[in-house]
Amino acid sequence: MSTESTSSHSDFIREIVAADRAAGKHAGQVVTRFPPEPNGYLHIGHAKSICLNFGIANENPGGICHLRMDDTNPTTEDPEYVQAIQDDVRWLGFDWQDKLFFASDYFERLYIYAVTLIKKDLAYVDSLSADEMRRYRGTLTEPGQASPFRNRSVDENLDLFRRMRAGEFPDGAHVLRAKIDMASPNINLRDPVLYRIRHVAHYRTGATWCIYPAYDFAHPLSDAIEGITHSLCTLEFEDHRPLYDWVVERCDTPQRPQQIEFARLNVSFTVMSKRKLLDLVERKLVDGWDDPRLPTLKGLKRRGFTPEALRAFCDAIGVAKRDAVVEVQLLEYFVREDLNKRAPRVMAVLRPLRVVIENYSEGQVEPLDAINNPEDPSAGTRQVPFSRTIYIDQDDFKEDPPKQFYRLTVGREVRLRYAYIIKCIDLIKDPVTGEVIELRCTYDPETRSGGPQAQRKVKATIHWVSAPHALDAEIRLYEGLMLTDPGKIPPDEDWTQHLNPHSLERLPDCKVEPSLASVSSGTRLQFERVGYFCVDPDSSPGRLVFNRTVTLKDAYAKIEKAQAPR
RNA sequence: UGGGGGAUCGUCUAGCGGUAGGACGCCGGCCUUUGGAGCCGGCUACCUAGGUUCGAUUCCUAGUCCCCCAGCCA
Repeated sequence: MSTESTSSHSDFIREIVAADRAAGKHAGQVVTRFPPEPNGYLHIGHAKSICLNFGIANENPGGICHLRMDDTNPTTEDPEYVQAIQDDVRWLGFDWQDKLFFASDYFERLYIYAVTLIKKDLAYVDSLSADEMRRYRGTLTEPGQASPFRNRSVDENLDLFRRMRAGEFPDGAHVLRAKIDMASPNINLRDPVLYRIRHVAHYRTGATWCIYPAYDFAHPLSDAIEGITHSLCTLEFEDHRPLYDWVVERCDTPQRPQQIEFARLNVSFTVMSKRKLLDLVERKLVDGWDDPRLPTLKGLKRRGFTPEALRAFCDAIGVAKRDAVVEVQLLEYFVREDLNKRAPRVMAVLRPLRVVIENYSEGQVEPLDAINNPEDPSAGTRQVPFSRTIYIDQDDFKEDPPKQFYRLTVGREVRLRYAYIIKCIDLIKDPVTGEVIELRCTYDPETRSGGPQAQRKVKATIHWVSAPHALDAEIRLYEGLMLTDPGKIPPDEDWTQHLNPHSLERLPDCKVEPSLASVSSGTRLQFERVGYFCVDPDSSPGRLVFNRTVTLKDAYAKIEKAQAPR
């Protein structure tokens, strides 16, 4: 496996794994697993878990990481998600070889384990309603009470459980429960439900089953069946661990996996809960699971994030047990770092302002050499056409420039990247709106790149596109979807009120250089001085569409912000 | 306040008894035909109080604060 898929740092889990190997535990084997439930799309929080589980497997000789669909609840699961999960894990850069598993494939074995438990008088069929069961469970401070059905005979339990499977009872009539301790201070041990009746077809097993195993039963046994050595999960399962161990022990499985918990990833201003993501998609607050504003892997991909950047991010955030909220800026840092090295530079004008260079001959066109990537000489050069009429960005001209604005204004010179130094001599306004609609400039022929005066210093260099050669494009700018940190929104509040109304801005009339005529979907580019962009799947040769992945760091924006009257 | 966890720069994270390191961020400077990139410098942290020790972020005790658990979800 490539070195990118392993971590450069250690953490408490890797230390445990290393110590276990050294001690010869699990016969020195390392088998991990990534166990998503196929009821939604993977997001960056899953990426942390994927990188951890596959990373650890890759780092240990002979190690392997299984991909397992934890599909024990037929009401929410769908093959659409199964496919998407596989695509996403692969896209992130990981390989489960032939170890793709489904908890639903273990239903028969799980059933047999349940029967074993019943025979040992460690499980019983309870006929309390869900409501009654809740009351019998007690509270955090008071012990629970035994169900009146807790002492059914083994034979009666066996019979009832068999008939549950046979479909003789309606949903909710009975459940199979572990017989542990109704007075346990750990509520998870107060006779947890092992099986429930659900007359619902499963997307894989169809109508074969009408009883389905609960997570606390299916998960440890699935791990054991697959020979998992280290079962990594998030903190909220910490007090399920005694139950996990109980199941594995009582079922006497050949393998005893070890559950280790770590803190889930939170990213500031980022919606991570499956429920909320589903909400956004279903209420059409965003445009599907791959909306570039979403932290789903599909969304991040469409936005232009690279798997390499995501992996570097996951490596940098570390693995620990304390609750943490990572700032989005760290994520952005890693995309910039990655794209800076690999994204070809091109020129694009987002909000065009027409510029006529009066002393440049009408009809003349010069092909100018432009560097594709200053960070990577092997990327070579290309030619961009220059002519009398060009577009520059409206941001690069100010009629009344504030202090520290180095760009164009009437009477000032500026360099056109890869071309000439021009001087603005006049401007034309719309007689009605008063808006500046055209700049009149002159150029200095001596200052062409490579020319005698090419080294002349001017305060700024701006990007441009030749008007007659420009390609039309739509450019989509994204900002954070949330105005508030999701973790800081009171639960009684409607969290969608904190959605950023400006999270998407479509610029339909952009101009890009002609070299982009046939870019294919997914291509990542840097628009010089603006940011990193990615060709959207909506794009076609006649209608280019770009997504802004992330802006470039912008020193002037900072000054502007500091000067802004507030 | 029943149980289970956790507290180190603004944010992540390292430190495993020898005197707090890294990254992001922020501030300043250099450089620059991207106000990009790069480079240099700076910034700020051990939850509190006791104790053990020559020495404690690390060990002990007592507090404080935060998170999780009362689904037939995972």
